[in-house]
Amino acid sequence: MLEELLERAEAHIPKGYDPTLYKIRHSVAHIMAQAVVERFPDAKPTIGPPIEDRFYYDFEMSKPPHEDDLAWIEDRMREIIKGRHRFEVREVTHEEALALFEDNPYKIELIEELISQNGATPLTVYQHDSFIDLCRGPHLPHTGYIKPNGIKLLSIAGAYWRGDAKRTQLTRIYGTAWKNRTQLDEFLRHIEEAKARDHRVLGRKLELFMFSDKVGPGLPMWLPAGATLRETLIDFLRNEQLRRGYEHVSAPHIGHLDLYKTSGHYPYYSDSQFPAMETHEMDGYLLKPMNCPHHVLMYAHKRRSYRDLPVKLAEFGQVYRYEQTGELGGLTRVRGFTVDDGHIFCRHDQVEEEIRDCVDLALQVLSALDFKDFSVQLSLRDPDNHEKYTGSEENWNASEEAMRRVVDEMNLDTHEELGEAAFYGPKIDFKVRDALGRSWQLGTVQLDYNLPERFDLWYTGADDQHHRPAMIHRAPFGSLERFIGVLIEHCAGAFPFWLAPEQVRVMSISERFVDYAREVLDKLQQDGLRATLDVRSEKIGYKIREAQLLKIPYMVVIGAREVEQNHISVRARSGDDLGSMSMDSFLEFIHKERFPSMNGGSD
RNA sequence: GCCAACGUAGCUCAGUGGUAGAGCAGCUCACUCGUAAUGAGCAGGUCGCCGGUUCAAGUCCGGCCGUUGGCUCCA
Repeated sequence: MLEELLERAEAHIPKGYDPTLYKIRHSVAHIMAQAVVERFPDAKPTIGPPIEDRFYYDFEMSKPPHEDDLAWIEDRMREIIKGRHRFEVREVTHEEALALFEDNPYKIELIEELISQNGATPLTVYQHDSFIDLCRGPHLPHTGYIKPNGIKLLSIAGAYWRGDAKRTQLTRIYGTAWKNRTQLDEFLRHIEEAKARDHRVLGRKLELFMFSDKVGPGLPMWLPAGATLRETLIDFLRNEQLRRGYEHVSAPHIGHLDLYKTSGHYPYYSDSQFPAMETHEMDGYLLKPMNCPHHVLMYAHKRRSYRDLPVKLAEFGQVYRYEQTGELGGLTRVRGFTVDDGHIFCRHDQVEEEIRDCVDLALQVLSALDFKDFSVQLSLRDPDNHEKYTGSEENWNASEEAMRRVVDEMNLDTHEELGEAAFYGPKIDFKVRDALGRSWQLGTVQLDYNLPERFDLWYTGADDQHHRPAMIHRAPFGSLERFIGVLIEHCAGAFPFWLAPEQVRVMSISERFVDYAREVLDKLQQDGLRATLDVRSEKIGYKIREAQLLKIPYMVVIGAREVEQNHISVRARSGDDLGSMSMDSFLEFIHKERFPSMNGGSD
């Protein structure tokens, strides 16, 4: 019977999670709860699961713990661990459970929910030392399995009960626990290293972008180096889109409120919009939160024949969304950003092929920037809540099927996520992790039967009748800002040569070689390279160090030998001295790096 | 928006009631140098903003602004 209980508990460990670590963290969470309750007798424990690399426990408490409280709790946890207390599991009846936790409304709520879900199945409680908790397990046999120096409390945060902002805000304490001290130190070192590749830190060091209170939170300004990065990425994608039959358009940054009423975006999105501008006209104008309605109007500005389709309109369009203050962060969540937006208007029989092309483009973008570790999410409707979505059942089923077929055919390792679809249609989302392991949605492909309906779009078919086109929204980068933020962390600021804001820096060893250095710079620039000159009267080691910190791909050193042989000396940012060579051999050497690799996607 | 921490020179940070500090960056001068930091000197701050306590506030209290982490990988 005990065996069976333990076996059942083991089944709750998520796949891919080291079972020992899971049990350690789960057990340490209980131990922490015990220490917290000892320190704050009024604290009511709610839930405390292991999560990736760490664990947390949420409490209702009148006063959040202070830093010295955390230190006390951590010390007390080590004491408890040393007590080698057994984790005793036992089954309890519903009545027993309700009685055990009668003074804890959160546990009562959980118990009642479990009863209504699982009916007669008995609940389990785990007890160690003085602490007993409603818990499905699993846990370690006793606290002696935990290394006291393998645990650490990390931070305090507010968290809403059941994630619902309308309910009580609880105090969440995060901690981590590992099999031993070495593993813990490694984890902590990993966090420190991640900070060094944080795009906000690198953005400052490499002078890519800045923020200013005078402009406003979440409104990045691109400095010269960052702007170059942006423009280069835009050129890359624009060329690729031209190859794929897109036409580029451009729309204003504001639009009349009526536009967004027709599109259905207003007022449903009013929370995340900058307030409408007051004008002497009736309803005023809205800072555009998305480009779709503009592109829809451009599609509709003339009669379209079935022969014209697909019509593919693309724009690097600046949009503004009023994200909650607490959500803002660096470039990954901002209030003004550029969507590499594109809208495809096509016949229903073209939908699948067009989706495939969009996915192919998104994959090509990821591949050109060497993103290998991304996940593909197929975002579908919430099956229990179809009212949240617009459009016919028929269209939805067809859309979801079409998308599923595309990812299957393209052999993408995809996970389906219910309830994550847009209100107008299913999506294929590409997600990449940042330096801290947080996952961000970058590229997206979305199918939409709603906007064509709302704007009454049509084309003339072969039968001379009006037909409704389908619409695909897609953005391979997602937003330039977020993409660049994640990209900076991905390559730790060492951008591939074709993308590097500064590709080559020419530096003279002394003032005697300045003229020749200028000549070299001129040739590089004539060849279209982004090159600069450093002829300050500093030692060459100092100049190299600076260029190295800026992660400039190639450094060209000019001294007596080079002038004499009409050569240049080249050093790569990897630290490799590539030796002396002629200008032509250098240009030939870097030729293959000058353009993004085109072997992405399914070509 | 909510919880917590933080906000001092361009950057990284020290300074817990008694006349604002360091390193790096910057500027000036000297050095003319061979692959990750030459030396000396100078300059640089309404201590985020507003108010309060005090003989005295960067430091204590309150409000605001901003930044960072977190806000269902569900017993």
